[in-house]
Amino acid sequence: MKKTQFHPDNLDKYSFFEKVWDVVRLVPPGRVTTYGAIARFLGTGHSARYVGYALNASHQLPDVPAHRVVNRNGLLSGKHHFHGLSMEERLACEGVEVKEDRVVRFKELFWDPSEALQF
DNA sequence: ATAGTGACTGAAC
DNA sequence: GGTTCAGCCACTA
Repeated sequence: MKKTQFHPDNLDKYSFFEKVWDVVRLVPPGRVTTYGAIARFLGTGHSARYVGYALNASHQLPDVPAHRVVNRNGLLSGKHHFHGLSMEERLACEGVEVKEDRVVRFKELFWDPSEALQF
């Protein structure tokens, strides 16, 4: 692995990236979440920007549904970074309707990581 | 070690 | 209501 990023010896858990991926993996199909929600769940709170950056590094990971992560407006801000199947198509495959790069009924489909913990 | 950057967010106008 | 400004943390150069 890398030196700074995946260094179990150095960190309790893995890097911030790993945590982000872990949370994203918890997002159920057909639901979406936001960068801010993930960041808040991780405790950093204001590092929402970096959540997306972490997802950028998760491209090689097939089990990280980065397409379920949108910004707080429900806008597919990171769709430009998807190669191959577009973000909206992946969402549409899960039953999430997307119109004009925006998740329809985003408020209803929104999934908060803390929800998973309560259950 | 300093500076720059990013798939963002909340407050202010 | 939308647009603008500034803060934000972790990583790379």
